[in-house]
Amino acid sequence: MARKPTIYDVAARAAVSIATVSLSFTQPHRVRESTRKLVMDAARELGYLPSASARGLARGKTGAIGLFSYDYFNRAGAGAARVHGEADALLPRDLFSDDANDEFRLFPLYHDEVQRGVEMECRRRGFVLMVGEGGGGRSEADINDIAGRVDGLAVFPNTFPVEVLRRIAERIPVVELAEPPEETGLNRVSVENTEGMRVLTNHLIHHHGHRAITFAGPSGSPDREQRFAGYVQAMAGAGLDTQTLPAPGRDARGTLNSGVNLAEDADATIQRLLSGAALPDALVCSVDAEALLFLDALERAGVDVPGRIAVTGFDGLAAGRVNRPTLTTVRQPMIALGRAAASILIHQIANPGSAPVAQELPVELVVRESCGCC
Amino acid sequence: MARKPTIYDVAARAAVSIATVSLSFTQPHRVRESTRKLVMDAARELGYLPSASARGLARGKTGAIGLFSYDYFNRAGAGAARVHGEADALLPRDLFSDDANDEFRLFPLYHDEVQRGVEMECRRRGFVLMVGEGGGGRSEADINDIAGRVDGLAVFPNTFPVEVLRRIAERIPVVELAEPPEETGLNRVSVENTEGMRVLTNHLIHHHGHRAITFAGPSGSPDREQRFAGYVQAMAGAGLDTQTLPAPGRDARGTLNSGVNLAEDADATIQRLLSGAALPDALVCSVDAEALLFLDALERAGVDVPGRIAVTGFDGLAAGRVNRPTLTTVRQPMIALGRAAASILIHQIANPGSAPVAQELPVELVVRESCGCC
DNA sequence: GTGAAAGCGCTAACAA
DNA sequence: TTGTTAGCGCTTTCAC
Repeated sequence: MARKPTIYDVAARAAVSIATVSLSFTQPHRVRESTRKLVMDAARELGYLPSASARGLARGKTGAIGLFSYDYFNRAGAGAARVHGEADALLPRDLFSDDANDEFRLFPLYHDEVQRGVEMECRRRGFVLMVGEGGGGRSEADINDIAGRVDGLAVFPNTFPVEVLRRIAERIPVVELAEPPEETGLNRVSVENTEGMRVLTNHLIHHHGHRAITFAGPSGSPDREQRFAGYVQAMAGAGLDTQTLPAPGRDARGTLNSGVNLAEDADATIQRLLSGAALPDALVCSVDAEALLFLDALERAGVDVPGRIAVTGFDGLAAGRVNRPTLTTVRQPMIALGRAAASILIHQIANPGSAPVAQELPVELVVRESCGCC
Repeated sequence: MARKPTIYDVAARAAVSIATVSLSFTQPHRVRESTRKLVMDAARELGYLPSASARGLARGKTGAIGLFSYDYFNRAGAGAARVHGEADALLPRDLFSDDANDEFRLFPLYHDEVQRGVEMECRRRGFVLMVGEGGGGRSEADINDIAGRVDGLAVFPNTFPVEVLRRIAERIPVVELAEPPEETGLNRVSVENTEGMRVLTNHLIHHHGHRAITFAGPSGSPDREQRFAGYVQAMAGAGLDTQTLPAPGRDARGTLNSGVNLAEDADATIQRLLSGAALPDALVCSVDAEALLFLDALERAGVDVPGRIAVTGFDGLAAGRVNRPTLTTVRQPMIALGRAAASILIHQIANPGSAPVAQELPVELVVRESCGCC
């Protein structure tokens, strides 16, 4: 690995100026065919790669977009110790510990899908993607580090306070993912959470005739609260009482309770439910991953789904399709969400100063086994 | 969004030199408490973020690591048209088309897990991650673009020919993921594919007494071929004949057949199997995702698993755990794989010129329902 | 403990 | 069509 060849080395070897080398790469048509070939050959022989840093400095933009998400590993309490553990060794006994918490691994799926959408759009538009995670104990420097490297930044909820984002938004466009489309001065993309949950709840009420419908996980994020609102609307519309349950791993206020075993917590909740007066007709969960946990817990408890109780989710994770029973849910266009975010950023990068955008994408009711259909 | 404040603006506001500003950020202890506070306040008031480009240029490194994967979307034929479609509109009717191919969505899980491992390690060691995808029709410029932005590059298989990677490796450390640990001059991390599949096959032979065991998806990637080798070894050891089947969406030579519906293809394969003389005792698949597809196809065909035929996978995807029947598989430490790759890169970035590393991680047999255990 | 000044590798006027 | 040259914003000696 010798010294990295620079534009000067290429220029020297091709016996042209550095400007010509630069042009050959950035605007090939502006340089004569023969000299361009000369340059390209020299570059190839030298193994020249343009330095993105130098390019970025000179151009004033990096050509990269950032995607910042919260640190689900730390937050869920899994692997947190190891993350700050010793530096180098990868001990054999550690190998599977990250993989072990299977229930937990269902959660990142949402992020992955959204990220894929961002990736798709970036690629289509000639940007690269830089990913980072933080929040939950990390300092502002983490997000600033990423912010300093990109031309635009997309941020998942629950990462940093809006003031921090707003400060960044003074320099580069920022879009918040999955936040309600309110006027905060920041770009936002979200999905029709309220509407979706209303439709789902109405399906349970009117198609299945359920009356006692309990909602799990009403708080902890804007998504959850919007969905809860949709549930409340539907119940109110039918003159029914609402009932809530905390989500696995969270307390009644929605705060994540790091360190608890999600499956055990779901078991405990189900036991509490079973020891009550009567099982509700349906359990409406604010996210698929939690619905899947409850489904498992119900199976362990010997409760038939949807026979004795219906269970529904929200998200449309692939896992809900392979689960038995298959999960009735509301599918949100996760990839489209990511693409929309990237698209907004790229637009604003090209048109600085344009007004903040708030986009809300539609959702889709997916009726499967767990509600009693099919 | 005014002009981005630079180090000069901060220096001016704090009435110090730019050197002091720089020091305050990079080596706070080297500057007097009071002046540092002065600087930090000025920076905060101005909303100053150091430019990564300038920093990278001055330091000669970017502090970023790249992860390059192939374009699974294009390859699988899903969404390919849209990727090159019109630029801006995100039409309503398009919203769910990316999400629609659910079977397909099981595949990326492997990537996501590995990426998570890379992320974890990067974060722990103070690097950021840049992701890119390419291969399959993309030009060398794509990977070079990423390579020019990072200090080290991890690459998934089937992306670019080894010559391309080797050229990049002359400038920055490169590690190939999931390639056999042969001597190619490049760093490599992989898992014990052969060993793992041998153990799994032996479990079917000796624990379950199966004799007619068919292997699905023997070729198409080094991983597959190593796993097939393990199967062959176990069968030979027991004096049994081998039998193969193409994987869904692939031809007999393992080449991906873009555009075919994976579920339909699995159905067709199962029908062919059913119309044969006798169903094999077991179907050993080279990856979980395909085992899940076959499981679905078998259910649609009314064939009981594991009653009439056992099915196994390889990878340890979360999806295999929620599937019914749950999937017997070999779990590979995907997160550890990613971490190991990042770890190697970071080590070589700090110690340029160190000899290439070939690391092979152990796997773990996971016995569940689909083989007849439990 | 702080400042002055020389680059880092590239782009983009502007000249030629 | 090609070359000259001035930055881009930061780090890093080397003086002070």
